[in-house]
Amino acid sequence: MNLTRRDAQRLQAIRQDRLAKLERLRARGIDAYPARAHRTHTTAEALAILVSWPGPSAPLGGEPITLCGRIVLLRVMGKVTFAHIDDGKGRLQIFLSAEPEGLDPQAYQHFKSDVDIGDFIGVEGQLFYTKTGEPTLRVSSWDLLAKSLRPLPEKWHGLRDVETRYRQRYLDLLANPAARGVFETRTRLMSAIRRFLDARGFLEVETPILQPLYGGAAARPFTTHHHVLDQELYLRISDELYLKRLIIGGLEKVYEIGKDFRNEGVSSRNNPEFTQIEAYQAYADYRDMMALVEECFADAAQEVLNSTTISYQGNAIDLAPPWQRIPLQRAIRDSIGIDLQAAPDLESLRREVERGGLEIDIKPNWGRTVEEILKEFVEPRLIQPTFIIDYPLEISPLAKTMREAPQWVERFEFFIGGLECGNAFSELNDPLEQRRRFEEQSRFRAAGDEEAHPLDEDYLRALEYGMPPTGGVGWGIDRMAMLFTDQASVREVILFPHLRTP
RNA sequence: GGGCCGUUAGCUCAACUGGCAGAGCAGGUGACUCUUAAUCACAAGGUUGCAGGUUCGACUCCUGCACGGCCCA
Repeated sequence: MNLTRRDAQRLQAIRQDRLAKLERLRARGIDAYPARAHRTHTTAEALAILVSWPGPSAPLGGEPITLCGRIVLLRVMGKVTFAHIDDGKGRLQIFLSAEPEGLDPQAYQHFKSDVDIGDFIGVEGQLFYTKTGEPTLRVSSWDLLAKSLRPLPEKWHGLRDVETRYRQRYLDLLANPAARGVFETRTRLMSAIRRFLDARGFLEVETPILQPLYGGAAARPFTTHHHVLDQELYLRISDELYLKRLIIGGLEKVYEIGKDFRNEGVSSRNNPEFTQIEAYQAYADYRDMMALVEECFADAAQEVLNSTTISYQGNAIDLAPPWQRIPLQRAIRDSIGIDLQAAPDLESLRREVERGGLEIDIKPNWGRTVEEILKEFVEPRLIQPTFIIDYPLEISPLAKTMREAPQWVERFEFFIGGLECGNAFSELNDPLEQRRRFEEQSRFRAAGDEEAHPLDEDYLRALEYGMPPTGGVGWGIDRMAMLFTDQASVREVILFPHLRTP
C-alpha cells in the first residue's frame, strides 16, 4: 500500500471539507490544536462512578466531570446528538443537545457543523443513564483538543489490511481493540519478568548494542560505521559476552532485556531486530537455569493471564513446573530412530539420514546437521513445554562440556507450542578451552560457515582473570509474547515490524 | 531464493465464461429530541498496485516488476 501522488490527490479532496471546518473554527478564534487539556476523569473512572449509583433510574447527578478522548462514533439526530469517545481506557457515550441542562444553542450548532469522527475533544457535563440504560455524559460544554484531517478506518470492520496494520500501527491500535490488548499483554509480560528476576536478586543492566566485535550466538551481524572514529562497528547479536564480563566483575546475578539484531531473513517467525532477555547467575549451572525458566514462565502466566495454562493455536499448554527434560539424543532417536551414538561423525550421520529417507539438508559439520534434524523433526512436536538437554559441542562454543561425555555440553533449548523459545548452558569458564573452541570456530568460518563464532581476544582476556561457575539463559520476548497472546506471527507482537520499503 | 495466493473509492468488500466497475461505511447536502454499525432522501467519489502484451473489447487472459500473506529453502 504505497501512497502515490494519486492517493494524495484523492485524500486532498477528502481533506478539503475538514480543512474548511478548520478555517471556520479559526475564524471564530478557536485554536484547533490547543497546548493543554483539562481532564478530571477517564472514561473508566466515569463508569466506575455510575456503577456506584443505586440504579439506572437515577437522574442526572453528581459533580460535573470533564472527559477527554477521540470521537469514534457520531450520531447526529437533529436536535440531539450521540457520540462515543475513546480515551484508551475505554469508551463512553456522550449526549449533546441545546437545552437548559445541556449546551447553549450556538455551542451545539458549532459541534454539529465543525466536529468530525476522529477529532479529539474535551467534554464537561454530568453523568446519567439513557432510556435504554446506557451510561452517558450529558455535555454542558465542549472544547476541541485536536482536529483530525483524515478519515478513520471503517467503524464496524476496523482496519483489516495486514500491511496497513503494520505500516500504520497507530490506525490498527485505534481501530482494532484486540491489537491494543496484544501490546498491553506484551508490556505486562515484560514487567512480570522483571519483577520475577528482581525479586530473586538479579540486577538489571545495560550493555553495548554497538560493538567492535559481535558474539554470543551463531548469526550474521549488521555492520555500521562510526564516522568520527572511522571505525567499523556491529549491532549486537546477543548480550552474552558482556554479561559474562559482569559476572567476572563480581555482579553475581545479572540480566538484560534488550534488542538484538541478526542479519537474516524476514518472516512471520523472525524480525531482524528482536527483543531478548538474557540472565546469568554465578554458582549455578544449566539445571538451575531450567528451574529459573519454568518458574519464570509459570509465574508470568499466572500474573498476566491469571492461569498457568495458556491456549496457543488450538492447543492447551500447561506452563506449570516441572517441564519435561529430554536428552537431545533420546529425542532424535524417539522421533526418527537415528542413534547418534552409532553415527558419531558427519559421514555416518549422512548414511543414517539417507537410509531413513529423511528429507533434510546435510550441513557442513556433524553438529549443525544434528541441529537441523532437531529443528525439522523434533521441534514441531514439542507442544507442551520441553527442555531438550545436552547438545553437541561443535555448535556450542560457549558451553561447558559434560564430564562423562566430552563431545557433549551442558546446554538446553526449550520449546513451547512447537516454537523454539530459548537457549541456556553451563557457561564455559576455562579460558584455555574457550580459546580452543574459538579456534575451532575459526576453522569452521574458514570452511565457509558465516555464522561461526568470531575469536574474541578481549573476552578471552576477561576469562583469564577468572569467572566462577555460571549458569546462563536467554529467551526471546517476542516468542513469549506470541505464546501469551496466541499469535502465530511475530509481526503481531512487534509494534513496528520490519517491512520492505516500497 | 522458490511455489501458491492477494493488491478494485479514504476504509470494508462485490463484479459470471473477456462485454457499460458496484455496494456499505466515512465525507457532502437535507430531514429527524434517547440513538447504539441510528434511520431516511439526494448528490458526489475510480488510471481496478505499476509497466508492457493479446483482443473489436481486459478488473478478468499472458509477461515482467513492486508490495503483502501463506508454505518451502
